Amino acid sequence: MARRNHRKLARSFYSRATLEVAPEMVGKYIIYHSPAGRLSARIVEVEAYIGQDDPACHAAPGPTKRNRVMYGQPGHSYVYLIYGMYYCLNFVTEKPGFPAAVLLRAAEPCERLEVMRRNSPRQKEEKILSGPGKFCRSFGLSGVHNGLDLTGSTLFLEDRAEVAPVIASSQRVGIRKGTDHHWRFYDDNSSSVSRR
DNA sequence: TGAATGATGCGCT
DNA sequence: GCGCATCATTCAT
Repeated sequence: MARRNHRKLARSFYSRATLEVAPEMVGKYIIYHSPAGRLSARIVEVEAYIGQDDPACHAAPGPTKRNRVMYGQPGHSYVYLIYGMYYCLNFVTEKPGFPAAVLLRAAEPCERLEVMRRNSPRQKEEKILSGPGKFCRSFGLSGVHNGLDLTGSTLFLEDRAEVAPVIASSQRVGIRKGTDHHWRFYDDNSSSVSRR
């Protein structure tokens, strides 16, 4: 059972401007009720992808089969395959019809580290969720988790009413276009951030 | 410690 | 065909 100060984030959290939501996600907890048990982690790094005018956003070409959940209700998961072998997990933001999302890039493991280790045997604890592909592999997330409602009980975020971390920002990682925006947000005190 | 590179599948032009 | 919101390995300093 969740403790009283562990509050699941409601749809109203996601249904806002992405540049408000993204930095607030750092320091929140992600919970996944997997077939192997309840996994959780503290988010330390995210990136915002905002609308058709953001050239790095998957919605830049307009609506397609792949990006369609970004156009739907906020508070859903957007999971896609990248480089033929890694999955990336995003959280859909803004109002329905406006395509935007926050990419989860890194986290610190909390519950069920042994399950994560089974999925990523060579990783040290502080690096096992350090990178968007590594996070999904260690958590056991893949394309079947695309479009999940984050107000449900399988996959969701929690506010644990801790002291908010100091947030740093930078250019987004691994993109060719849209590098003028500093839409990556991370906890500067965490050793689980993917890049310095 | 850092740069280069191969693995690998799919959406889009 | 091309180009990825990546990662692990290899080889160089």
